[in-house]
Amino acid sequence: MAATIYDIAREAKVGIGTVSRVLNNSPKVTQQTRDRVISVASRLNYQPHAFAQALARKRSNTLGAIIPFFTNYFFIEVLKGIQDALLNLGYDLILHGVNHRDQINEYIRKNLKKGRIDGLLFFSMPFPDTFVEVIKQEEIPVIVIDYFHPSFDCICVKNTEGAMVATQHLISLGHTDIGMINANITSEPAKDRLSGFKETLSHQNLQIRDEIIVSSISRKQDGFSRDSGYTSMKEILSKKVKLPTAFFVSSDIQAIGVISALAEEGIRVPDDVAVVSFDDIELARHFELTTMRQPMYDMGVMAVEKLIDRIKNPGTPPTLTTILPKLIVRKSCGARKSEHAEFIDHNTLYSSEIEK
Amino acid sequence: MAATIYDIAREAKVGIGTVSRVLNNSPKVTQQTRDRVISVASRLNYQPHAFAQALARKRSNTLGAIIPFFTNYFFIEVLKGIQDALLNLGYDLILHGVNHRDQINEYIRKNLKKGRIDGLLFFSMPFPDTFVEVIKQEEIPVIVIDYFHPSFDCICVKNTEGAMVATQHLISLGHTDIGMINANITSEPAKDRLSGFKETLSHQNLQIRDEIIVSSISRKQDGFSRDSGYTSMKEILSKKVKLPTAFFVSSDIQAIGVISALAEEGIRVPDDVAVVSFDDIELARHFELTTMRQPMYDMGVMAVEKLIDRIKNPGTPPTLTTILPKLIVRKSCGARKSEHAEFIDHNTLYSSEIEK
DNA sequence: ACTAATTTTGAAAGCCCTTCCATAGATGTA
DNA sequence: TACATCTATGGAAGGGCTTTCAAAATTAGT
Repeated sequence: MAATIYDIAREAKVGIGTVSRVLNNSPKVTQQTRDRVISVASRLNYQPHAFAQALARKRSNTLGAIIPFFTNYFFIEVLKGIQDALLNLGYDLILHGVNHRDQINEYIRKNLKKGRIDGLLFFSMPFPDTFVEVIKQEEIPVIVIDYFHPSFDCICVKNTEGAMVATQHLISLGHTDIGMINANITSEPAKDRLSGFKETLSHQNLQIRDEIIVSSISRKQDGFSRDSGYTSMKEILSKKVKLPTAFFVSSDIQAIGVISALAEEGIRVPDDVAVVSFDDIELARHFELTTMRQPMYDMGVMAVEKLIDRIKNPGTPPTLTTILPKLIVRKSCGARKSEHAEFIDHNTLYSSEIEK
Repeated sequence: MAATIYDIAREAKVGIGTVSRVLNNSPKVTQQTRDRVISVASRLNYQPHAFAQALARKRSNTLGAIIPFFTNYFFIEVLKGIQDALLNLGYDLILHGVNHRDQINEYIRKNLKKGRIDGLLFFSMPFPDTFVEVIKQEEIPVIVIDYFHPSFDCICVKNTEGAMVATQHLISLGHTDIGMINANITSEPAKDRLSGFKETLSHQNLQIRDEIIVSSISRKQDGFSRDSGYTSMKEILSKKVKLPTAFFVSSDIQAIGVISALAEEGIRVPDDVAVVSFDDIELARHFELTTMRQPMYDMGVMAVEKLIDRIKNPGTPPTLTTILPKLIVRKSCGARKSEHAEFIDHNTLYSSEIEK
């Protein structure tokens, strides 16, 4: 039914090789022949058969992405960036949303063999070591985003440093008693944010009160959710311990839950408790959250660019791109009361920068 | 590098046909041969080449999805449903996120030819009539979700009826002066929700005040966004007209913007103004929004199931599955003050039902 | 005008599978 | 034992493309 190059060749009275060359913009075709082929092709409404091309070319113009789906808002933004970047490049994206960690292996295995996908984007999860060897053998380009792995190109957010900036910001506002609401500690970003938080406190000789530091413990989810924030805060409240004057929360969406739990006890943010969180999702603006912005959309774009780059230049040693999240000061930290949110770049440390 | 069936055949001392049969679970192979082939295959770490399979089988075990990406929250949920449904079926998903309407045609054209994808999920946008003929000729199964097209299987939310239920709910709470904040009127759901709203008012002999009915007018976006809700409400407030006692808002995310705009003028929800919206995204619970729930996740699952069904049974006439959204009563409508949200099924009309 | 160098062209080979068809082998029947 | 019937198996064909290679056509050179 669908037209093939053979149909075009017949109608245009040329060989299939010539048709192929025209369609692939090979220079060695006369303008005359080219025009004839093109006109026949468009008359027949020809579309190349992607799979046949992939088979013959040994590459598919398709990228794979393995993304944890359970962490909504962050990935949507990243995905947008990926999509936009891909659009201009003519690559397709096969999306593998991971709900349970067990699925990772299966997806990787699926994507493994050369020719199937030209490259893999791997997000926010520990890359299974079992596959590192095979990936290298098969020479499949991989970019790991939001996680570090020494064997691959990585795009990492400086979570520890981000947490430090956030905590330091609270301290500089005069807070000396600060708690933290964290996501699931099995997640690397959560781990790093916690350590950045603690380190800053000890560095400033402030007390670390474990009873006001709570990590999510859900097994199925990574804890970057409103419910997780809400529950964690409730847990602290139920302990009846002395509340700190400020909380560092490991994500905006959790902060929304935290604020909600506090509100139910009549505790206002920022009047009674200051809050600084992480991510800067769209809603953060609405909630006037002071937060550490991760350039999510840009990370998506960057990931694609890096992957394409890696596809074109295999063999060079893996690179690490780190992104320092940027402090966005709004009202939840109590630093400003004005209606409209603004950035305050206290100094260079606070500004986002990309290191190669 | 990667092992092929020829490698397996050689090592197992059988023909390629037999290898293929084993791998495809054809019954006509001795257990003995089967075991031998399987053991060699797993020793060589064999993975079938998806594209070669697709080429030979004339189907790809891949589905395409064309989704407007600009409308976040709704589609994330739907996507989750799709992913989960797909996982068990062994299909891959190629995702095409549409940012501008112009991209639709390109994506469809890409997906068009038989063999490339086994079926197409098309979301929430008018299906371009230019392609209807070709799709039929090529016999590509298509499911249209959240939009109606007579030529394809459709899964539609009863927007008009949903709006009626929402409006009726406000009326039954005693409101007689009701406004509406709508998304972009170029979107079909927005159109339908508006007409359901108006119809209910006239049916109840209530006044329709055009100055308190605002639709988003952004050209680039569909208006289902927080900003859109915020701006629309601001617009009404700036007109200095008499505010109604209640608003029907065409989506939760807009409602959040609406509430925000109202709050800036010291107008409280639901105390001063009642709000009922549409969707029931995750955040609706947090905001205590009374809303018309669309079973987004289920719609994703359903879409996949319907598509698979259509792939297996081509030729049968297109079906229409309609979903009546369900009223979820929380606090924003002023009907209840309690802490915890609950459903109230006033009567059967209010409950979600699926008609075939 | 005739040969050499160059460019353009046609068609075969190959990518990795599935499927069909013919053959070899096994089983059953008289 | 001989013959028909079935079943398991090997391998060719085919799917639609790219790419290579050799042949044909063109251009240049003398």
